[in-house]
Amino acid sequence: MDAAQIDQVRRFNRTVTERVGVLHDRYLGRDRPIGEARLLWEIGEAGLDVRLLRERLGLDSGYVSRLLRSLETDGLATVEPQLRDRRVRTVRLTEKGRTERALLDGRSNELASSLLEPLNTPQRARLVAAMAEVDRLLTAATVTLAVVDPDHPDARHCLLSYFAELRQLFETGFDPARSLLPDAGELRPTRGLFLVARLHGEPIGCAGVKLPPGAPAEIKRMWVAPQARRLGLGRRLLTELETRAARNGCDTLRLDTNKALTSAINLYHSFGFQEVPAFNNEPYAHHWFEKRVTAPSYPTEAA
Amino acid sequence: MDAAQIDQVRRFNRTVTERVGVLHDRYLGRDRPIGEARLLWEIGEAGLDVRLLRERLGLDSGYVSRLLRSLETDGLATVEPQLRDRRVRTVRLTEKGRTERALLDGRSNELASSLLEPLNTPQRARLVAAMAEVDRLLTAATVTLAVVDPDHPDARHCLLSYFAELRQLFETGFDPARSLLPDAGELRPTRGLFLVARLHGEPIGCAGVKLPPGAPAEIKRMWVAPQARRLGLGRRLLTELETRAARNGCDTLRLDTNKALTSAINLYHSFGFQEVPAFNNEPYAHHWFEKRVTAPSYPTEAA
DNA sequence: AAGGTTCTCTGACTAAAGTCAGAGGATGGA
DNA sequence: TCCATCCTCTGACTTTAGTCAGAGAACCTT
Repeated sequence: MDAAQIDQVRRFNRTVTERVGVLHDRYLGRDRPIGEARLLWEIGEAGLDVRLLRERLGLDSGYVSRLLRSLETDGLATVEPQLRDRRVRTVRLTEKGRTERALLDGRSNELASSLLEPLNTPQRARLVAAMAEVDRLLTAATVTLAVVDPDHPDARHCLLSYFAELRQLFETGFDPARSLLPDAGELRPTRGLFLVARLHGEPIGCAGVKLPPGAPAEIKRMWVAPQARRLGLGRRLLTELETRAARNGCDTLRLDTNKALTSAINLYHSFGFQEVPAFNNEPYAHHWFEKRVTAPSYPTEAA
Repeated sequence: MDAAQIDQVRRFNRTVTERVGVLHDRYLGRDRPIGEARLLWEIGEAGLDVRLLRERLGLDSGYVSRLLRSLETDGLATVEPQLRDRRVRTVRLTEKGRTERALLDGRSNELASSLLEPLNTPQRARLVAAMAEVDRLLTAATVTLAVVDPDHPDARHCLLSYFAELRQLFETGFDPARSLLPDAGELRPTRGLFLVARLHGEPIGCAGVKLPPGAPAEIKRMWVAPQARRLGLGRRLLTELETRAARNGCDTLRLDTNKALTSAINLYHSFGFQEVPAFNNEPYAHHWFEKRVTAPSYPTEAA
């Protein structure tokens, strides 16, 4: 990797941790240990099951229990057994707890303001824009791709969201039963594979490919969650599928798509797909694409 | 301040501390407590006086002493009295210490790489560019302005650097004695004032203004250190002087400058100065500028 | 109804990261 | 020379932020 880029990233890390870190301590770390503050924050207005809380913060159960006890004795939260399963307990903020949380929220705002405050208007606009870009790209870099079984809950979640979206977008609606959907077996190794993209453990996109021996590979069910768009994830999924297909000896990729999916169509074009005549009779398709795959000699782009 | 901007800053803080923080721990926090690692880092290749070390890291003397003892017993550093003042002690890394430090350095590089790794080439370029912008503007926001006496060591440091630079830049060289420099008294309240800009405590720029009662204020000795340019600091100094002059009842600003100082001339133009005929016989000046100052009703731009 | 599992809690620890109050040697100035 | 000051170190504490090993209640399956 480019050494100048690495230097810049390190300089960025230094400046940001120093500046944001110092201010963070000054504003937020005033009167309450960070552990408690994080809890207070994560519990939220609505309350939360203790085990969820533990999972989200990645903390030991004993430790969380003690922190909760401390919030309780300070009168900031109440912990009560859940109704349906009395092993699980639910934390809720008291009125006082909500006030305390609002205070933290205010401090976070002060912190943000104090970063912008010494700058003039155009500088502020530029800083905020650059922060948005960093935020977006770091988020993109946090997304992980994994091969999963098409019956995995995360895969199902993506597919259901995908179908729901197609139903909305297609002029004719969408009925999975009428479409040429591969059965799950075709997207399982060795007949194919299915990728799920995750952000912080949440599934936010998917793509499958059928790998019939001696025939073109066919990309199916590519979807990216609305909140995860514009992160280059579609391209990343395609790259990963192409690499894996090529590794499997495949030399041609195919796919079909509906005219309503304009941004997908743009992606296929810019990714090197050429429009070709219909190669199947998928009732929902208006466009058919094909791409010759080069030899699988280039490096994989991450997992 | 704009609420959308504040939201973006907070989102940025969250993403960055999460992503960089998690990786930071994973890469750097492996085998050595952070305290020791910070020391190891800060001591540097050349060695350092203990009190400087303490000052830079902002740590208690007892604590640093203990950390040093621990580095010594691990054979990573040696602590010896300074020659000229045997109260002061100097830390130096041993060979082993230097190796350990290089290891930390390598880890920092890995950390930076791992942030870029999942991205494709154009995304990397965009992320690095945005990081550079954030870095630059956060640095700009960290600069503080303070009114100091022109005899203060930081002021003198700036002035000496300023003269040295003029000597280099002016075709004719520069001899302070030949120039119409105000004596220090004219840049002291209430006859005027002198600002020093500092970054992490280091003086990196200055500007003075004479405030003769009933006459135009005159800006003098504006300088920004080479490493602190392109941060909008010149403009910030001018804004601050203008505000203070206006608060002092002054309605016109004046200044003279040399033709070699092209970026300063551009700044004066874009800041609303108009070129006017010579109003003094400064031997080193080629351009004279004037600006009408509006009423002092607008908000101050920070300190 | 029994036995295994899940969830939370308590007790007993540990390590890190400091803080505070001197002690004691070295130095500088009167 | 003597005294105040500077710099570093030591001893005695404290607070955070955990970890680990059960105990005990609730639940689920068979």
